[in-house]
Amino acid sequence: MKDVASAAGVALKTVSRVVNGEPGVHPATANRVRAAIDRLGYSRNESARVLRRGRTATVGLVIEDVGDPFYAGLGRAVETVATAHGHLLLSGSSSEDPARERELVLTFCARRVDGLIVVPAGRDHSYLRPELDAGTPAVFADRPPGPGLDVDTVLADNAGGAALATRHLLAHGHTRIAFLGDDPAIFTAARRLHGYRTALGSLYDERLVWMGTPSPEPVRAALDHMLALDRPPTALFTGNGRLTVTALRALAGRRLALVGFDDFELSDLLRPAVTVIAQDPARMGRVAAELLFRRLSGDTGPAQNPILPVSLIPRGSGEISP
Amino acid sequence: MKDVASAAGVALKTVSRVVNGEPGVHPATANRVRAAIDRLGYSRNESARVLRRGRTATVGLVIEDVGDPFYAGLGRAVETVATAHGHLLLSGSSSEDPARERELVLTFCARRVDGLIVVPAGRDHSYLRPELDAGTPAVFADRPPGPGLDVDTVLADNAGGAALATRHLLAHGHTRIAFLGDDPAIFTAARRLHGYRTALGSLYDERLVWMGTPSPEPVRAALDHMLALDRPPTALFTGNGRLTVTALRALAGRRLALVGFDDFELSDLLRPAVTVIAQDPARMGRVAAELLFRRLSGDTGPAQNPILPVSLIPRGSGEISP
DNA sequence: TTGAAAGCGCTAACAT
DNA sequence: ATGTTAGCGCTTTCAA
Repeated sequence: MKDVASAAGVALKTVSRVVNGEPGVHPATANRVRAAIDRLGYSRNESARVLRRGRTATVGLVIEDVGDPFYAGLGRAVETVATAHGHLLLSGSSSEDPARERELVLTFCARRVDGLIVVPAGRDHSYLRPELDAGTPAVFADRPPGPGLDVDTVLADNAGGAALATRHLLAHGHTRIAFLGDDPAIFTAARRLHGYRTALGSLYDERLVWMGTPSPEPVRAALDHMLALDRPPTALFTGNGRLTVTALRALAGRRLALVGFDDFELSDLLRPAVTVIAQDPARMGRVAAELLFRRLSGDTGPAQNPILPVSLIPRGSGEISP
Repeated sequence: MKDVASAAGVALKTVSRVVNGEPGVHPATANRVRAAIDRLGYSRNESARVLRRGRTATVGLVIEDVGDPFYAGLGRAVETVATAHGHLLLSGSSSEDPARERELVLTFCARRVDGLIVVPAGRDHSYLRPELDAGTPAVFADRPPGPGLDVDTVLADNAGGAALATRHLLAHGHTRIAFLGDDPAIFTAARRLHGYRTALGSLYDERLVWMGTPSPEPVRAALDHMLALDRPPTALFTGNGRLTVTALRALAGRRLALVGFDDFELSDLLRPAVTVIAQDPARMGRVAAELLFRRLSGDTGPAQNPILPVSLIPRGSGEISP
């Protein structure tokens, strides 16, 4: 900037004015400055600008896995909103590891992101307290923060969706409905179990419930075990997209009614096509980002906690009779 | 940092030493400083550090769409390598728009990223020249840069993979093999057409080739048109994952042999299961990131241009006879 | 309309 | 082992 100034024969501040489009610069002067900028290939050093202004025009996004379709869709929506507000996106994957989540969040804070959007892996977010007090707003998405943190949170209607799926299978005559869910320590998994259990009422049978990490072998074993019971399940409700796919592979042709939580690409091309409870990851990302930017523009109202609706998409697999 | 220094009764520089783990600080002093840091909840301002040191420990990633599975997988691999090198990832989607690509790259440069990984949307990258000369290395992935830019580039063996697919269908007795490809302005699409055409030799018939944006209606129309020909195709080679899926939907049960470029989730669960030419997006991301970090650690050797192999995965759809 | 000076928070270079 | 000083490149404040 100094070089540009001397090349254009003006003071530093005048270059700064031109670069920032501030008013009160004579058009002729401005043109001279712009010419010098082009000639020298100057571009503003954002680091210095950030240091001086205290705002980075950057948003930090911590999700479970940047490569997972659900979170990738969420991230894309966040990016779109951030771009519209002239902000850049710094993103990282927690890999479902609370320590990594914390590290990412604190690294982002050290870089002075203006705000955070977090899909938490852990249940304790007291480490965020100082950052929040220091004025860095955070919005939680998909899962709530740990106790004691009163921040905006966008959740899907997990329990409602699970109940919807379960009632759908009940309505088609099933009374033995199995549930495969993710680790119950994960918020969404626990809520979905809750919805399933509530909808089932007295038909609930814990032998038809398996929860754990969705790798093929345990899922296959659990299914085999359930199908060997005296009164085996005639229907299956899977608690997330990965489990649906894993179960589909493990089932390999066995005729069981199936409803899965989360929609997935090609669900319509399978035979039978798969009935699902669909969430809208893009909407979740958009809502979270909009809440964040509302905070960034000064909103200090009480924390918002929108619950996003989910919908049942009947495609065939969920409409099979016992 | 100043506050920490006076709280601990030491000079600024001593705090700096402790924070950066520099040697030559008395353990007792260091402990006093650390106590002050904890008490005051101090965390280093990275913006200031960046300004002073000139390195941001940040890598910029420009891809077509953060939400696309192929690029999301590539991005995840880049993130892993960047994290291993203590770097953060700034990422953005170009949406196949050259202007947006340029804007993102230049924004990243203004933020002084240490290096760039770019999946280019445009064919002209002269705008990168000044940045490269200024010492910001760039690695291109999936597609090469425009003319005049001699930078590291990681590509897949597009032509080879297309030829492999075509020969596979020929070997199964097909002589009428159609090709659906992306817009030929896209590098990978052009290379795949080339491989297909080469493998087909004198059997090539331009009436069996359609290239364009893979939205459902045009693809359906093109297929209908081809199937109404005197000598209709008995096999189909689709030039990317989205086209494979689109074609599958348009085909809806018609018995045509099919090989698709790009593997996709659930390809094994369709009936027939889909034979594909598989790329490895994670490997592409990893190789690109490793090339970048080699440059960042001072390698000034000639530009590298690795071609990643692809492989044919026979699953059924490609082994159907005419 | 333009400019001079101070300083954002840190680290490098050079004392002590 | 610890401290002092200068300055990274910009914006803010105040003055001309």
